[in-house]
Amino acid sequence: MKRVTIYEVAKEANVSLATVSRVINGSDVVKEETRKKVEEAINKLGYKPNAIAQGLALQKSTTLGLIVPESSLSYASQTINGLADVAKIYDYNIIIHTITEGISKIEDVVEEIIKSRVDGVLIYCDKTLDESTNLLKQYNIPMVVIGDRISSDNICSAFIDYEQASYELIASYLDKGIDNIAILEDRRNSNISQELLEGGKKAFKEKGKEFDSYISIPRESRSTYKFLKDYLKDNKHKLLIANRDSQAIACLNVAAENGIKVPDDMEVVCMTDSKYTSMSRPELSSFIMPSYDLGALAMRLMTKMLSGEEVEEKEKTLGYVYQVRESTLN
Amino acid sequence: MKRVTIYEVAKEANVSLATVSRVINGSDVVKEETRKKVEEAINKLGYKPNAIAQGLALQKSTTLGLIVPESSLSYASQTINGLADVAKIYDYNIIIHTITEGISKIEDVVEEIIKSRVDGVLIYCDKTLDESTNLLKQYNIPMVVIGDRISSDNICSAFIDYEQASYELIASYLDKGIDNIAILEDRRNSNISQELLEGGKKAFKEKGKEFDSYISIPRESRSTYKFLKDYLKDNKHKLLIANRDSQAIACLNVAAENGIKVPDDMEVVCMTDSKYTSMSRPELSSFIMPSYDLGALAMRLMTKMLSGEEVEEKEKTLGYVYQVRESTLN
DNA sequence: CTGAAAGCGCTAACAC
DNA sequence: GTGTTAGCGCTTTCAG
Repeated sequence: MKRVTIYEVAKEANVSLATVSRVINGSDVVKEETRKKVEEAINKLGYKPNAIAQGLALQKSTTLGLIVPESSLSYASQTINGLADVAKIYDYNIIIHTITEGISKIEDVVEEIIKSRVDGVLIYCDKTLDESTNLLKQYNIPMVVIGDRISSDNICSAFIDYEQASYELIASYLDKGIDNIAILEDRRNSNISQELLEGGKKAFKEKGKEFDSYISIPRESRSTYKFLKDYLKDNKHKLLIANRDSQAIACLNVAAENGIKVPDDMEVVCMTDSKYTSMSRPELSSFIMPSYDLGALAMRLMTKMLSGEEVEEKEKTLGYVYQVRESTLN
Repeated sequence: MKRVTIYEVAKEANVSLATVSRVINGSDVVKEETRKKVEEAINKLGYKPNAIAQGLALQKSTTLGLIVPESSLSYASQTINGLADVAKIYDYNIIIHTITEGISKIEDVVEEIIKSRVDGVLIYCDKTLDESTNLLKQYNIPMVVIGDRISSDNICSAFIDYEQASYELIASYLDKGIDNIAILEDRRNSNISQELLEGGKKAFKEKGKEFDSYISIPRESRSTYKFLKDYLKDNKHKLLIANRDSQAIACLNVAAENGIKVPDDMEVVCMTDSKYTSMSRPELSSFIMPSYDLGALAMRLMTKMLSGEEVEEKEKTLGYVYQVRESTLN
C-alpha cells in the first residue's frame, strides 16, 4: 500500500507542507484553525510521518543500538524490559544486536550500528565489552554500559554492586567465625565472578586473613554439576557462593547426592535471585537483584546523554536485597 | 564526529557520487581500475554508507519489527537468538518492541512500527496476537507469526506442534491403560495450553472417551505452586502434564510435600524443556522444543516473503524430541 | 563505463 | 502565521 506523504496531507488541508510539518512537531506558532484543518487531513488520510525521512532531515534516528551477547540474552530479559519501557517513554526505538560466537563478530555488529546511524549504543556487558567500546569510541557515539563500572567522555554505566554484596555476605560470615568460604566461578559472567572475588578478598583482608577459595571451573568441564560432583568429594566448605541460579541448584543437587546436608554441613547462597531459587529444595538464600531497574536506569542515562543534560554521576550503582531462605542457617 | 558522506568519497576518488554508489552496491559495470580507486578512498576515509539515506532512496529500511509481550521475553530468548542470527545473514536489523500491560499499548507499538517503515513484522504470539495482526493488516505489511498456526495473504507463521506432542503423549498413556491424566493450564501461554488441551481431547476421543481433566488455574491464584498445594490434596492423577518448567517443578515440590511419590504415585511431564528440567529431582521428563530453530525458521520465512519468493507453505510446523527422564515410568 | 540530475519524505531557515 | 526553498545522503534513470 502506498504510504501517504506530507505532500498529500498538505494538499488535502490546503496548506504548505511546512505547516503540516509544524503541526506534526507541535510547533505552537500555528493558528488553531489551521491546526485543526491539518489534523483532520492527517486523520482522514491516516498519515504517519516517515521516521526515515525525519531521520535524514534531522540527522538523528531516534533509534538506539543494543548489544547483547547471545548467551546472556536469557539473563538479560528483565533488563531489556526495563530498557524498552523507558525507551518507549522517550520515543526511542531499539535495534537489538546479538553477538554470537561463530556467527556475528563484534566488528560486523559495530559496522551495522554505524551504518544504521543510531543515536547511541547500550552494551550489555560481557567479555567482549572492551572490544565493542574501543571500536565504537572512534565514532564518538554515546554509550551506556550495563553491568560494569566504567565511564569516560561519552560513556556512562549502570551496574549492580556485586562486589559489595559479596563483601557484606562474606564479612558477616567471618564475623560469625566462619571462614571456610568458597566462591564458585561463573564462566558465563566472568566480570561478576571477578567482583565476587574482590568482595571476598576485601572482607578477608579486613580480618587480617587471605581469601584463597575461589573455585575456578576448568574449561573442559561440561557443566558446573559435573565439576562439583568430583570437587565436593575432596573439598569441604561451610559456605558455598554461586552466582547463577543453575549453579546454586547444582550445588544443592551434588550436596544431596554426596550426603552433605544443606544448610547444616554446608550453606549455599545464590548471588542472583530468580524464580527458580525459591523452587529448589531447600529454597536458596539469594540476593534479589534489580534487573529491570538496571535496564530502566541505563536507558535513563542514555536519554540524558542524548538530550545534552549534564550527567553528574556517570557510574550508577544499584543496590540489592538479601533474601534469606532455607539454604543458610538463621 | 562528522560522518563522511558519499560526496567526500567521490571527491577523494575523483569520480562522481554515482560511481561510488555503484561500487558500494556491487554493481558490475564499474571498471576494475575505478573500483579500486573508490575502494581505496572508502577505506582511507572510513566511509560507511548511511542506512537512513539509503532507506529513503530505496523506500525500504532493511529493518524488521519484532513484537514480544514483555512477559514472554525470557521464554523467547532462544527464539530471538534464532531470529537474530538469520537476520544478520540477510542483513536485516531488528527493532524490538515489547508490549507491556499498562505501559506500552499495542496501538502505540503498531504506530511506531509504521512510522519506522520497517519492511516486515515478526510477532511472538500471545493473547494480543489478533489485535496486532488486525491493526497491521491495513498497512499491507508482511508478517510472520511465531507460535501460532495462522496465515493469509501476507502472513506466514512458524510454530511448534504442541497439539501433536500432547496427543502423542496422552495417546501412549491411554494405550498403557492409564487415563487418569490431567493437563495444567499455563496462563502465561494460553494458546499453548489450548493446543495441549486439543491434543488431549483428540487422544481421548480416539479411545471413545472424553477428556475432562483440564486444570484451570483461577485468576486469583498467586502461583501454580500455591494452587496445586490445595488441588493435589483432593485430586489424584496418574499423569500430570505441565507446560512450563516452573510449573512442572511446582508439581514436583507439591507432590513431595504431600507424600505423593513421583513417578510411582504420579508421573509428571513438562512440555517445554529447559535447562532446569534436568536439575530438578527427580529429573523431569520433557519435550525438547526447538526454540532457536523456531526463530531461525520464522526469519527465513520473512526473508522469503520480502524477496518476493513464493512461499509454498505458509504455516511451518516444527517437530520436537521427547526426552524421558525420571519423572515418568519407563 | 561514467556523470548529471531528479527524487525519496521531511525539517528548518528565510521570506513575506 | 504561513509558504518557499535548500538541503539531509543516497539511488537510479538517462545521457553521453
